[in-house]
Amino acid sequence: MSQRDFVSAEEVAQRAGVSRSAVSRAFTPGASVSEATRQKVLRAAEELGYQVNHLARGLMRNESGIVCLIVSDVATPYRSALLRELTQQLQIAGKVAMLVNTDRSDGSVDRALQQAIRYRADASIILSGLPDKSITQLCLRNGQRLVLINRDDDQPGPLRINLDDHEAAGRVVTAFVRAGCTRLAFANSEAGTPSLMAREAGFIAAAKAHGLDVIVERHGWTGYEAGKVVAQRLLTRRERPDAVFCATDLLACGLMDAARHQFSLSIPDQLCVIGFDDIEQASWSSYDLTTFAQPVVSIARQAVTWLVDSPSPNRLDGHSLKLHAELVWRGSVRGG
Amino acid sequence: MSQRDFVSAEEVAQRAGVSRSAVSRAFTPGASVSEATRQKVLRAAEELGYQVNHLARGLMRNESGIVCLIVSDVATPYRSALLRELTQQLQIAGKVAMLVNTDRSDGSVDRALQQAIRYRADASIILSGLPDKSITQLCLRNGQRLVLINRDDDQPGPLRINLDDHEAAGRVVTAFVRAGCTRLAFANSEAGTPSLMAREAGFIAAAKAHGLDVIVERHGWTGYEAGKVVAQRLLTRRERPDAVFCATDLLACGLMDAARHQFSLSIPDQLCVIGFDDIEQASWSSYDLTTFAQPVVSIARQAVTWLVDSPSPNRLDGHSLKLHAELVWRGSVRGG
DNA sequence: TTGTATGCGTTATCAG
DNA sequence: CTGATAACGCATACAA
Repeated sequence: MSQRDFVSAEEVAQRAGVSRSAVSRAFTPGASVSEATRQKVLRAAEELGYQVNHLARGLMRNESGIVCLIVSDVATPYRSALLRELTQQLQIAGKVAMLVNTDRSDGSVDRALQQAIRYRADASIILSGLPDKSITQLCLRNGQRLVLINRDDDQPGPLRINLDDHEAAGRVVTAFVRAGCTRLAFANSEAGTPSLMAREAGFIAAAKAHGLDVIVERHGWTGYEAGKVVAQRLLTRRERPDAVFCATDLLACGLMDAARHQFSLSIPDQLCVIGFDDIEQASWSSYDLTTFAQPVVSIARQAVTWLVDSPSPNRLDGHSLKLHAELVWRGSVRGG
Repeated sequence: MSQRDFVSAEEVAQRAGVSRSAVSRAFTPGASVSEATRQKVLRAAEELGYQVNHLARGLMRNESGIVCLIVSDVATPYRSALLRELTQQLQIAGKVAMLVNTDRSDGSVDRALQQAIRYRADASIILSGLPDKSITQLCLRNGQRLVLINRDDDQPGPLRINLDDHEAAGRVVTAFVRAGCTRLAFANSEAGTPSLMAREAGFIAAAKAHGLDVIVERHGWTGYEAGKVVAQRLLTRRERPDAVFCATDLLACGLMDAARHQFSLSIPDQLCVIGFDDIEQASWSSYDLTTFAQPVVSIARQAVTWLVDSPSPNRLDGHSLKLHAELVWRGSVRGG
């Protein structure tokens, strides 16, 4: 171990010729310090390279300033975009983000939340998976705020931010019908998360209202490769679909690539495609994909402001938020 | 503020019928506790939902377990892939990642490092920007380890992990020449980071050795759009290049899309392209891009093991590491 | 092996 | 407005 010799408030106090409480006050916004001593302290701190020890401060204040971000598949376009927005907003709000990676293994999210508790995180934002009810209660009981994004859980306490997946899927049918499509398909993964399944259910329901059937194919874990596999299955059918709604842009990219390069299909002439997420690649001219935009900035803002404003001192009941997914028209559907 | 009422070691001790130090020891690997009391403590802790307070532990041990990741453009494919790998490895090593977003503004990295100091991070890993020398010294002086990835700085102290950019660029020329290309071009951004410039310099030098000139175009900040702009400039020249080395895969994607969809060029028949990073999209069949793989896993492993193994108790001189970037052959160059 | 006492760097409380 | 003092929750040196 190295010479851990961080400079403490004590040393700053000595150099500035004041008491250590004066130093503390100088770094506490809204504390009662005369401007004169404040300046003395600040200068001494500057010279010594003093930085307030947030570990100790958190211990005292019962407020660490840490917000834990629990997420799997960080390297995925949509996830990383949301991550960027969240960290950004948190920083602006004076919080700091702690990133915990989860995998699909059992209890992975629970372990992440334990880590959050150990560091006395003021809040945890869960982007993937779903925690066990008991540990959720543990967090809540300890005054740790919880935000579930696109998790569609119904336990009370956490703030739950969701999209209007079901309704959005309905608008896809309208678009496809207007484009003259009649053989509809839905491309999904086997992840089976609530939002994914809501898109599927909404699509099927709306199609049925139009008197149309939907071919559903599911494969893998919502990635590009899965899209290729699904395309393989869908496009080799005797009754080849002329419109595919993909649960995810990543799936759509894989499907489009397979459709074009393996099946020599022209999009949107022979096949219309709509995705979901509006990842950056959706706007690349190789895809030019019509898709739903995840409102990442407003998701992040809602989450962060709720965390910071700590509105309910006694009863910390989060509410459920349903955000709107806007359809971004591009070239993968006829007659936009 | 809510009822912050985390359960403490004291309560666990009472319930288990032991002293509070026994509790502490039960949670300290390698402490001298009888298996009997350890079990008693663990059970009591389980029942109460006790989690060690890492804020307090960090205060005592002078070791927070926090590693600060300083990065801009988190949502970028290469960055997010590296981020995923780093967080993963850190977790395995028993550390936790603190994510600080930087922008291109002045002093952004310095502020991030201050945050790292405030939370007494055991180490900071810098993926973007370059800190001021004074603050670097401050970190080092405080025993905070520093890792610079692809920053190519020469100040002693931090561990510096770099790629063999210059040599790699040389191999590009070989590949292009073998493909029968004669009009070489280099697509770069205006970011001007050392690794980007090394690729440019290495390419030009190797080309000159073959008696070939290089057309260089730079624009924007290393993204897809910048690639499109550069393509515009490059492909409207009277002497149109027949081979382009792009400093980044993102640039390459933009350039390829422009080449194909705006200039109707066939790749690799009329234009050979090589990129750098091997982002996921490079393998998508719309691009099928020959490129250099960033050894993200070994970068992460090198960084993390160095941080954890704390090899030099007194003199914490990091060394410089030069990793190899392997060329991944795909279809964007003739005669792979 | 166990318990007791002390200190880590802060902030909050209370006199002055 | 300022300084002394008591927590915060934990780990460790020391004594038993």
